[in-house]
Amino acid sequence: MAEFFHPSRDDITLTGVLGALGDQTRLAIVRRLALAEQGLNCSRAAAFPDVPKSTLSNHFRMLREAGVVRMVKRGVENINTVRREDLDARFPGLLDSILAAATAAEGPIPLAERADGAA
Amino acid sequence: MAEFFHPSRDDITLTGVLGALGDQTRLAIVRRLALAEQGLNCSRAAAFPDVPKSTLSNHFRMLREAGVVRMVKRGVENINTVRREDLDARFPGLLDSILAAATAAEGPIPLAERADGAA
DNA sequence: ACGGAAGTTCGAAATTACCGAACTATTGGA
DNA sequence: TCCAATAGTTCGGTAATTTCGAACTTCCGT
Repeated sequence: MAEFFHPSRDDITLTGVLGALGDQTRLAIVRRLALAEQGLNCSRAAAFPDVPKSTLSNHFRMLREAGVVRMVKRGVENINTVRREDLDARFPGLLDSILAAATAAEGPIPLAERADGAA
Repeated sequence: MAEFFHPSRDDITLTGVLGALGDQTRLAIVRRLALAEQGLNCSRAAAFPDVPKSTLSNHFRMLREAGVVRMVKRGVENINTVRREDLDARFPGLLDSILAAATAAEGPIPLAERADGAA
C-alpha cells in the first residue's frame, strides 16, 4: 500500500482540528499520543475494548486527515505521533490548552489506560 | 415559550465545546459574538446570506447546548453572548487560544462582516 | 508455506445535518 | 384592535456522515 495522505502544515484548518478533537474517542487517542515519547501503534493508542477496530481505523484516518496525527507504516503496524510542531506553528498554544483543559476537566489518563504499559 | 435550556457550568464538556466550534459557520458566529460587547441577536451574529435561517437556528441551538453561548429572549429577538466566564472557569485559556488561532490563521473578521455595524 | 497480528476496506444500517415550508411570538403602526 | 413585518423555531424529508461486522491485505515469525 502507498503512503498515507497527510495535509501539509498550511492546509491544516482550525475547524478541522477542533472537529477532530471534538469526539471523546479521538480526544482520548490524542491525549495518549501526547504522553508517549516515541509514538504508538493504533492498538496501544486506542485500547478501548468497546470500540470496534474498524471504527478506530476511521478515527485514526480522521485525525490524520485533519492534520492532528502523523501515521507511518512500520512493519505490520502503524506508528502514530501527534504533529506537535506543525500544530504549534500554525496554532500557537492551541494544542497545549486543549490538552490542559482535558486534564483539568477529566483528570489525568488513568493508569489502567496508560499507553506506556505502566501498571 | 419557556426559557432556553443551558447546561450548567460543570456540565459543559470539552468535546462538546470543541465539536461546537469545529464548524466554519459556528466558529464565525462565536468570533463575532466575542467581539461584541453587549451581545447580538441571531441575525447580526450570523449574517451569512447563503445559510438558511433554519440551519442557523440549529447552529445556535448547538452552540447553546454545548454551553458556548447564552441565549436570552428579548422581545422578538434572541440576544446571544459567549459564556466567557463559565468557559474560562472550566477550561482556562481555551477560548482565548481558539479565538487567537482563528485570527492568526484566517485573519481578523472583515469589516464588511463586522457585527457592530462599523463600515 | 502457514498462522497470527495489525489494520484497512466494503457495504449496509443507524445517526446526524441540512434546508424549504409552515408556524409562533412580538412589536409597531393604521 | 387588527394587520403586517420581523425574528426565530419547528417539522418533515432528504442528503451526508458515522458506525460496525465481515472479509480482506500485509507483514512477520516459525
